[in-house]
Order: sequence, then C-alpha cells, then structure tokens
Amino acid sequence: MPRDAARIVSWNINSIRVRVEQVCEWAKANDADVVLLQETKCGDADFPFDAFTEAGYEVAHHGTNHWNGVAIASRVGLEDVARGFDGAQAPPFDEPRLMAATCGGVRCWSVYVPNGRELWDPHYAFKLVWLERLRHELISTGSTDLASVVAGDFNVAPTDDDIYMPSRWKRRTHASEPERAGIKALVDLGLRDVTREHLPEPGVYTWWNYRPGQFEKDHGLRIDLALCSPSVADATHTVWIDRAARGATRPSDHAPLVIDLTTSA
DNA sequence: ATGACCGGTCGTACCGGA
Repeated sequence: MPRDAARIVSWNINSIRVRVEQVCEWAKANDADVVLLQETKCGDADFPFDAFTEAGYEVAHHGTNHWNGVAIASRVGLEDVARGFDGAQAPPFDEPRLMAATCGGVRCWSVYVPNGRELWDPHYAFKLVWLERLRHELISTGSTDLASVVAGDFNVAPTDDDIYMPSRWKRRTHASEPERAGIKALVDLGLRDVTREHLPEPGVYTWWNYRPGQFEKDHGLRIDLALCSPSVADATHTVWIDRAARGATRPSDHAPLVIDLTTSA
C-alpha cells in the first residue's frame, strides 16, 4: 500500500471541547495529515465532529465520559478503526485510552497511558499492567510488522535526560524503573523512539506543568512519544515539538509532537 | 514558601492530572 501520510502529529489536548478550534486551526495551518489526540475528556455524543469535518478531516473518537478519551483525525483516509483493547474488557481496562486506524498507509495508534498517580497507588500497578497489555495488543495485531506509529501520552519519561530536574522525580511516577522497563519492552518489539533519534540532546520536552513559571523556566518532561515500526522510522526525516502551541492563549499543558515522513506514494 | 494551575462536575469543593 502506498504511504501518503507525510505529517503525523500526536497531541494531548486536555479537553477537546475547550480546544477544538485551536486543534483544527493548528492542524490546517501546519498541514497535518494525521492528528492523534488524547484526553478529549468527553463522550462520543459530545465530541465536536463537525469542526473537524469543516477543517477537512475525517475523525473517529473513543470516549465515554469526562475522563480520558482518544481520537484520530485524518485527511489521508481513516480505515479499520479499532477502539480499545481487542475483545470485551473488564474495568478498568475498558477505559477509553487506546484506538487505532489506518491512515494513508500507516497503522496509527493513539495512546493514553494511565497516569499512575503515586508509586504506592493501585493506579500505578494498573499503569504497569496496562503497558504490558498494550505490548500484547501490538504483537497480536501484528503492528510491529506493519508500517505503524504508536504515539501518544505515555506518562513515562524514558530517561533522566527527559526530565528538567531528575532528582525531583527520583521517587515519583513517570520516572521509575518499572515504568521505563514497560517502555523499553515496547522498544524491544522493534518500535523506535524517533524523537530520541532525531533530537538526541537532553532537555527535549513535550509537557510543562500549568503552574506559573513552569513553561517559562522550561521545567518540562518528555512523556509524549512516537514509537515507530522500522519502515516508518526509516522514513522519518524530521521530528519537532511545537512549543509555540504550549505558549498560546489557554493552551493544553502538552505540546504537539510532529513526525515528518518521506512519502512513497 | 510545604505557595502559585487547569478542566470537569447535577459543582461553588473536590477529584484527577503529571
């Protein structure tokens, strides 16, 4: 299948209802072919489908209530949409944190990994199991053999280089070894962290706390990742993070993560 | 300064985020 998705974006937008105009305008202005969204924070009935249609995008959403929620918008086709883990899932694995669609020849996954809260919290154990469950999902769907992008808010900083002040995160979720092992297990499937490959220096962040001064002082984390199968990683010529979007009026606390591909169409 | 935000909710305090 020819691949014509040239620009794929992942963005945790922290409520689509608050930021739908911002997202659609950004996508149009930046020529995004595919936009993988996380934290839409609404049910399907409240999702602003029309705004995406007017902006020239097909869009599919997977959300149930005011927590979580993921979506995929595409202007290069949106086929074989899959919502959540395959098959019926018992709570909390039924939370809307995962979806996939084939867009312009690329199997695209929008991923929102559970936060974990604290190392002693049951949600942290859930996070670790969820990452393992994702690994199995990617194996069972053959995604590592396809042209695929598994991107989203992983809520894990893979290394200390991905944290503005590692000492402050020593005993906190997002930086613990078991979480990092969960990410490494995905990488060991053959998926490549293309941000790290193209922006190898420390201090490359995708999230900054809303608290005053945090963005201005660049106190951020790199927790949004694009894990790409070999053919997509090889085709990736540029990776960039649009910090300007984080500095916008009433922004999400995450910036868009953009991967640019050489097309083969 | 153990401070500071933001989105959402049958809300006007609290939960969850990271």
